[in-house]
Amino acid sequence: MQKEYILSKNQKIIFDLIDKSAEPMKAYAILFNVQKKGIKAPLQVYRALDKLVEIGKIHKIESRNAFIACQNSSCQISKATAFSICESCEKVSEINNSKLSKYLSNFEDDSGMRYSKYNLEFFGLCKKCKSK
Amino acid sequence: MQKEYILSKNQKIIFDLIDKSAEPMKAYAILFNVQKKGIKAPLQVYRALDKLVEIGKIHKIESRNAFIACQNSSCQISKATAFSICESCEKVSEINNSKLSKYLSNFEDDSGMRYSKYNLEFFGLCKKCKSK
DNA sequence: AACATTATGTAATAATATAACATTAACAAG
DNA sequence: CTTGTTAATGTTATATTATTACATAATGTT
Repeated sequence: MQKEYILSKNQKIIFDLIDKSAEPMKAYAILFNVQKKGIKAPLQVYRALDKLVEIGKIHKIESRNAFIACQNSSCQISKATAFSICESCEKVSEINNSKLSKYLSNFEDDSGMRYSKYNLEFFGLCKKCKSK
Repeated sequence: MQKEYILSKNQKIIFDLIDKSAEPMKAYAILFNVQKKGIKAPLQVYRALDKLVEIGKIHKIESRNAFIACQNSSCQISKATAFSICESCEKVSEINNSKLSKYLSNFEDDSGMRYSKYNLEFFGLCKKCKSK
């Protein structure tokens, strides 16, 4: 389970926005949305995003420079993330598959090295887009 | 095996530079390096990078916005990439592990969906940095 | 030769992210 | 209950990464 963490004012505003969004949100889209709440500068957004990523409330989709709320209550604090990304409609879902996460968390490379963290992004066409 | 592909002038200049580099290179570092060869504008670099990524000669390390030459002669044209990244010295290596690539290429999510492409980035400390 | 495709050149600008500095809030230790 | 510490905020400026738009040249195909 995620450790409870009390969000600060800006962190809460920004998390709530991302959490309500159906799609991943980009930093400047977030900025635009929260300006009416008094968050005026990019840095305020990026600082909140950094913290939210750090505590595992959100994840960054690296290939898209966008952020989504964690959908996975047992997420290992952003240390082990996997996403499916539709290359047509850009829908992103967090993959919550214990076999996959076990496999990757225990993965050793050919030199025997283990890793403390990973991020995996799968690409393809979602059901909707495939049937079009 | 990678399909042979004749690189254009700019593509070749930029590929050679990346290929010789020990570390992943960022676009503007590349630009700086190739200015003496007549490549003056960011777009010239990005166009070459796009093409090189498309044909699998280089890969983008998404979490670092940087590019490395493909180390894997049997790489499936950039459709299936895995990297290890040292969070201390930023050394990046391409992981060439057939069990891993088989596992991920055949992965089905819980809805049964298959993916045509993936990118995986592992993070940790490399041997050198661990022993420090 | 005509056409299509790919690559190039150039300028401007958009989008993403951080540095530097000052201030305030939250919280633990004595 | 105040001192010291850490985390969060506010603000300005700037650095970094990437694309749009438009014009031209090179290459490959029929």
